[in-house]
Amino acid sequence: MRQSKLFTKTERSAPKDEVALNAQLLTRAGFVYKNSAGVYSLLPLGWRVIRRISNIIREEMDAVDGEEMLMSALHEKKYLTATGRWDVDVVYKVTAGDEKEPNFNISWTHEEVMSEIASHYVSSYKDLPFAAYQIQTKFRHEPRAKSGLLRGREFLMKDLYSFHANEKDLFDYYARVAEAYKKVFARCGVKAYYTLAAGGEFTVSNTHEFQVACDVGEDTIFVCGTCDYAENQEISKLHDGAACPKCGGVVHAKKAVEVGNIFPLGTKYAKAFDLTFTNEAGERDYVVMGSYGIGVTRLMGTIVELFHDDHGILWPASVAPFDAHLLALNGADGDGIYESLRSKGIDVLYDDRAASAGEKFAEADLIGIPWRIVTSPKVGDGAVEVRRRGEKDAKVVPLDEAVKLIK
RNA sequence: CGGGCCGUAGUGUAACGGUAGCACGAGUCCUUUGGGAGGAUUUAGUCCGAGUUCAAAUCUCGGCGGCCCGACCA
Repeated sequence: MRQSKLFTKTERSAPKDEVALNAQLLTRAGFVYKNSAGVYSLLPLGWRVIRRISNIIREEMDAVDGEEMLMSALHEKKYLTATGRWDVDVVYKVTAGDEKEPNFNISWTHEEVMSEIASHYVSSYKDLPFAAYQIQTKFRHEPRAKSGLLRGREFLMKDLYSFHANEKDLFDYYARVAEAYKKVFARCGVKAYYTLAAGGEFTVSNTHEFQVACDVGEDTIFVCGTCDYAENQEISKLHDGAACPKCGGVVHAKKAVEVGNIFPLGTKYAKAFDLTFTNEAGERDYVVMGSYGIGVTRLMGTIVELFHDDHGILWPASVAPFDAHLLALNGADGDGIYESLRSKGIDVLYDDRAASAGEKFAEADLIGIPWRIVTSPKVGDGAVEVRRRGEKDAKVVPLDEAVKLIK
């Protein structure tokens, strides 16, 4: 993409009303635009990152036999009253026209809708198990939106639902999803601790969260320094310096961001929606469910909190908006290099604007694309200067060699 | 939802109750060209509504909006 065509611009100073680093950097660099407290639009650069993250998630969900779908976002009251979740205080309820009483809500979660859909298609044990997921916007009227993308009122979430004939099958699958989640977060460049936690509104039993150690996180977890075993403070009997219940190592308290969670739902929703099947003995039985979430936009914010320096963002290559940032300095023509890189399958942001070298460098650092490629009269024809974001030294190499470095 | 801070050009910041100013951005022209260039010129603002006052960005009240702490929560 030519930067001269990019409709967003970078800003020199951070917005005065944002304290959270992720919000400051993502706003300055033109990844997001805040429309209201906790409500962000994803601009072209930000949407590219979201797509990269989403595609990693898709690959790993598909690998555990998840079937991607997209559920409705407008839900009739009857769905939530069935489980007593209509009068939860984060629910946005909507009225239309001159209606006095809201009869719909905009989606804050999808267990109910998914359960009803499943009840229409499941009738025999032969229909089980299966799992379906979506990446969709969730709306929750948080009493206090905060920390930029880390706690919004509108956010993107991947939610996966699984349906099983019995608990054993659920927990076998639960373990598979846990492994898939570990891959997702590792591929996105973050270390997520698999953390024992409480279930909240979603389930009665204990669940697991994927927590990324980060000082701006809202949660406190106790993590074993030896084996990485972790528990959320809200249910833990551990304390800083305690012995790990698994391996006897020392646990430490860490602030953390919850980027994912997995819930063994059991039959709670199946009972509310009469989601039953005929088992091998010919008897009616309730379907056993699990649900599994990843906060997609929250993950983007967390990545920025983790990977930045004084100049801007340092995107992990797997989620960066582009593979390389080509800067044409001091009147140099970068068109040929741009086309050449693109023909090699490299996703390039090409700064073809008539701006000063200093401005281009500063913006490139702020945006944080992993590789910077410079062409200029100083570098000369037949070569480019390559620098990895975050590293001090650049080197001048033939274009072919730059391509090899990037790929 | 309790408590605190705050709301001035697109952005960031000034202005004792008394002329709304500066920087960046944006437009035009010239000169520049390896870490957010220089000069000239133009552009654009007091969140909304009441009140006090000769006079309100400034004081008071109400509303709306934002951030932070707490409670709550993916």
